[in-house]
Amino acid sequence: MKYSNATNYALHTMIHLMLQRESTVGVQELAEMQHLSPTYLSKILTKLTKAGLIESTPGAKGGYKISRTKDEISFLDVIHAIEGDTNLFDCSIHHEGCLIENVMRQAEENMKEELASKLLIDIAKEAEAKRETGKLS
Amino acid sequence: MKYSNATNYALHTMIHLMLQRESTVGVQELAEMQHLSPTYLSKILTKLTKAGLIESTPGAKGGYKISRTKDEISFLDVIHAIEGDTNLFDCSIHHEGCLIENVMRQAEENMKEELASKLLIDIAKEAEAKRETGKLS
DNA sequence: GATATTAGAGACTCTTAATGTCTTTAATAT
DNA sequence: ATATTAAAGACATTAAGAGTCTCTAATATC
Ligand code: SF4
Ligand code: SF4
Repeated sequence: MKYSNATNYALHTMIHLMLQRESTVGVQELAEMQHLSPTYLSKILTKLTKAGLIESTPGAKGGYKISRTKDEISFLDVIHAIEGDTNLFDCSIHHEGCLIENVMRQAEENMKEELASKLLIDIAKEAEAKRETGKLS
Repeated sequence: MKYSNATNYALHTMIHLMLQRESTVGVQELAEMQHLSPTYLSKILTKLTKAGLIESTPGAKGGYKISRTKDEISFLDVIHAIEGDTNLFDCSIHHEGCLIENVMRQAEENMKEELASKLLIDIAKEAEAKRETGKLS
């Protein structure tokens, strides 16, 4: 019952890309920044690409950058791209109008609302303002 | 990123015990009701006991019943007893005043507030009213 | 067009946590 | 004493996450 490390890496990567919006950044640089192997991070980046949150260009001088079409990206968008759209509580039986599910779903919904209201760009700018780039603290 | 099955079993068990408040119920009956092995459910019940949510009496005519001292038990209480008190998002680094953690913690807090506000007894009574005991639907 | 560079895909291994079983021990009522 | 029941612990199984390695495809540059 914990968000995967991949989600953490994805969030850091996205915020970094937010602050580099003009230029493309290679997986090499992104991996070094987080002390990860490039091939592993590559899988995470591919998920983000498929979700339309970032754009990738292969070949020399290629790399990743924030999606042109999707400028307002929330925390929930990133989490959803990595974790998929499964529910926290997912009883396999699904009795019609289950009271337990109702409670759990509502609770999860409250969390998601909060995550959807927080935009990466705001956090990125706040972090930049603090001028301790890389630590986001 | 999902609540464990054990949490599901625990919730069902607790609601069942809520509706049997007078008498003690053995693990045998509780296990059959959910089609589980008694030994496995036993572990879950032990967790609930240690958390003070239910009381156990060994020996003949023994079994489990809702705690006398803790009458207002919330969904969060049960989840906490089973899943422990770990955070959904738990970066191992913990930079001081981390902005990402702030967002994630707040979101999780919103969920927990909802779960803490829902009492088992209310759901149990509602289920009983619907008269489809066992299905809670 | 050849070459260097970079993303993407897939097979594979390793680690960890959840799930579940079996056996033994301790407590209690009758 | 005996039957009954919870508790504890060792153990096996399964599933998911984390991570590596290799090969392929696309692109810029020369
Ligand atoms: S009542 Fe709800 S949680 Fe319980 S088994 Fe039916 S669907 Fe699942
Ligand atoms: S900035 Fe926050 S999330 Fe990122 S490494 Fe530091 S503590 Fe962890």
